[in-house]
Amino acid sequence: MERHSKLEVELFRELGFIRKKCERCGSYFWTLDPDAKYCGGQPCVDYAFIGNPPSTLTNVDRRIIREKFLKFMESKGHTIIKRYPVVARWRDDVYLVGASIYDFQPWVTNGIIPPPANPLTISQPCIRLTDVDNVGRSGRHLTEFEMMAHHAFNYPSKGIRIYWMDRTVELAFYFLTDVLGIPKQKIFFKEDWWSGGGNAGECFEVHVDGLEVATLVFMHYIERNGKLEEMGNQIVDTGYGLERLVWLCNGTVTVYDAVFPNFIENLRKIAGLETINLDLAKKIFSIAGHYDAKELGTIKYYSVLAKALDMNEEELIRMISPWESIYVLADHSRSLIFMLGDGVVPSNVGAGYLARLLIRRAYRALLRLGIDLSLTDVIALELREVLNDFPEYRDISDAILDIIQEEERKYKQTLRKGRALIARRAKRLKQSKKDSFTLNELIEFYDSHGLDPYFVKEEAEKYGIKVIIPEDFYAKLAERHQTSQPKVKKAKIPFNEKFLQDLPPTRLLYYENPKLFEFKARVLKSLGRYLILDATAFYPEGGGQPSDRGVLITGDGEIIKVIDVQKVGNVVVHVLEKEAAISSGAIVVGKVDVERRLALMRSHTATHILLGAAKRVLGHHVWQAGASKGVERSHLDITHYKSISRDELNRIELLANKVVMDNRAVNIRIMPRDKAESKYGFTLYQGGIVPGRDIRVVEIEDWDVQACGGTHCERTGEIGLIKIIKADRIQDGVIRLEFTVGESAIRYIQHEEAILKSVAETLRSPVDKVCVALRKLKVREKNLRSELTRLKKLYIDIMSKDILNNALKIKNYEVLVKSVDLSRDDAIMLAEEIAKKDPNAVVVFMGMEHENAIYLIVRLGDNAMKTLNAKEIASRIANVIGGRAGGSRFFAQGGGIIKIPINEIVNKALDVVRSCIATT
RNA sequence: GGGCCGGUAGCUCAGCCCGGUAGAGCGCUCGGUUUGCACCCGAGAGGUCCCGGGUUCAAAUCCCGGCCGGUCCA
Repeated sequence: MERHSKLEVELFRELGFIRKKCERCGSYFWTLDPDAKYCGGQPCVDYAFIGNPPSTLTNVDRRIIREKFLKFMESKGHTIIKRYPVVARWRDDVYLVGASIYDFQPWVTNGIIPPPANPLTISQPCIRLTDVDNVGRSGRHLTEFEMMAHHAFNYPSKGIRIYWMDRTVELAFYFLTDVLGIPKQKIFFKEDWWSGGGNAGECFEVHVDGLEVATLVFMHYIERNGKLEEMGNQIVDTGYGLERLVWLCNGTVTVYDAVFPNFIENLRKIAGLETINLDLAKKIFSIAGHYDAKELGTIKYYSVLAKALDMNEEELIRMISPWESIYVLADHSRSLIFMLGDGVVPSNVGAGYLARLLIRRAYRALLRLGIDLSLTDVIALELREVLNDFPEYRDISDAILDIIQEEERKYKQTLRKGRALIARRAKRLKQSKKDSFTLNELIEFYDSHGLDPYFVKEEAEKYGIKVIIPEDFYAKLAERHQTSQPKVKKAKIPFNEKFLQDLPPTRLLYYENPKLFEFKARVLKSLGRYLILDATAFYPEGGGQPSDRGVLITGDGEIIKVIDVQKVGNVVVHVLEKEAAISSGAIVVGKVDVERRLALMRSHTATHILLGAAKRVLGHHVWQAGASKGVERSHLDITHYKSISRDELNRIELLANKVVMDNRAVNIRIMPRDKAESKYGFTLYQGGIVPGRDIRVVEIEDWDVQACGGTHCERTGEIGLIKIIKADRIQDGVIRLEFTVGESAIRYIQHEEAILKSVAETLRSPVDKVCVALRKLKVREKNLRSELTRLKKLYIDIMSKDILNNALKIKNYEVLVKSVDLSRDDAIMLAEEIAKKDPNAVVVFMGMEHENAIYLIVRLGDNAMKTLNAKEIASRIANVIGGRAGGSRFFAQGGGIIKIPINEIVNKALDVVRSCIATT
């Protein structure tokens, strides 16, 4: 591996760049400055541009720099490409786009599909949460940024060579000098090595005045088992930090001041803050930039910073904390607008959780700032700015704000509950004479209740409870989380690759004619229950649509059932009911189960229609989050941020059925991926990733367009009927619509109707009056119950008097030992009443618990309990009958398995009572 | 996808560890006090202890399974 071989390009020779070794970090770098000692990047050198920007352009914003960059690259032969969403729906390895190259991974970078243009240039909004703790503190970290790039994809094996290192460095250099007017002496190229996502290559980091403004990566290796292999393709992967360039040109203290000037000024005024003291701010951030708040932890971060600045820590916090909050709000607001705008719905799982995390961080920043605005208001402020450059978010603006409002409400609820919980726990602590929460409790508060330790500390102190937050709190927390192992997906067909080797792709007759249900085909290979044909009309499982079933008829007329069909690569494998030795080359006839397939086609087309209806009723934030089509029942999971109302559900159902009634055409076309994407946008990818150069586009006329490999009806009318059965919230932010179509839908409705009719008959009420009848019945039942209770009390009153009259007087005690024909609960009530009436009562009741068990109750009156012990009496009786008992001094109960007649037990119980009384 | 926490009166929750008569505060109804309201005093109504199974003489409580909600992490 030749990692640090010298990287020299034409431009360096032409202009006389010198290669030097940094005296601090030891990296090699190229510069025009003969006196340069250091590589030109932090931490080896300090920022030199703050208050003194090197560019001839000043007062620039994102739009100006973005346009200048794209126009410059266009003038140098690049095609400008529209940005991709920040949600990486075309990939299953990441949630969010973290770099411009993500747009082209994996199919363009590995050469399977051509890039949309070559070379191309783009400004791609990216989200990275890795440094979220440093946002607002370091002065340079952002969670959302635009990566401007020019990419060239060289595929030497196909004879495609665009440009490589020489041209790349030249483009970077002349953009910085000719377009931004940066003096050439200030530009440093540091040699480095880049690797990620299984690829690697040499790179240049481009530094100006201490700030890294671009990285030029030359990707041409594949990392496999720790070794580097040439991948054949050579990909120029550049990244220019738009925000960094805006910062550089403006020379403000932080990047935030450069890119969010209006937002920051607005919030500053609302918070009533003085404008920041520039000299001090410069000092603070030039030092803060060196520290990593994430690694230090918040507490230590401030004390280290205060020491370095020679300032009082509290004063420092008081001064910079509001600014931190404003910066965090600026950054997080923008991130959230992009995430929500591109279809993330907050959730407890997946990308949605990342959005919730940001919302909660932003809300806490807002609380610290202590201004009278809701988070929704704050996001609305930033949204105004974003809309100038990204007008495509106009349609979804209301949904974004609505989502934020809903999340804000939820978080407030969490905090409100948290406060109450902390108060209760604090009181309990005080009762047990303790005065601080343990680490375990802090972890529980955070992990189980979403309360960060600083919040707990603040709340607990109101009750005089101390909270000590360990510096490594989050590390300790991480220790407790077990690392979970991702499940490995099992292949449905346990084939080794050899079996399928050298087989040509199966001809897919179901695409050529979706209503071809009988066909002839030649057997290519047969192994046990697995059979491969040269062509098939059997649809293999895929895209949430189960496989077809049916039969194969051999030349001998043998009929073999097909129980499953799977696609492995480009080959369709039929799974037969039993092993069948069919020789290669034989001709068989395949018959697809028509009813089943038609039902699945209806379900599949209905899924697309429902999604379109849900979007129209609920809003543009709705995406498909999964789907499964069945013969009887199907479901469609959609993203939505609150529970769905009955009315909304009805509207979706009605709208969907109107589309069915319209009998719209379902058009299916194979299109080049890039053409389809630019025509229909990324809403194509509802069902997730669809690999390949060409994609199959299923369009329901003026309603819905998706990339989809399933079989569909030719017209929507074939569906007949779509009936939504229920809507379940399967996780936060995802709602599952269960539905049934066609014949099954009719049967479902008939079934429901039958149930209703039978209920009506049972109630002896007309169908439309069942609710009234039922309500009446419930009222009557309730009245009867209270009547029963009243009568019971009356009965107990009478019984108690009667029983007391027959009491056995021993010493001062009124002894009542009886077997009763009452339930345990009623016997207790009766005993209770007797004890109330006569303080000298000693009540012992026995009754049948169930078939062979008896219960036992001992209740003492107020006087009797002074000298006798109910628990003791009960225990001794229980002992006699071989059971156990427990309770208090005046009330005890127990029981056992019956072994002797109950009369004898009563006699023995009386003996026990006598002997207990004897000892008093 | 995994971990943790929770589900008891209309609401907020206690009781669960250690099985033995289901509780508190607020709200509600009635009565008293008051010019009236709030407060206050007294009385009362209100429960599928989430569901199912198991252990036990006995389960809100212990065990297993499920459903629902919350939360943290990938």
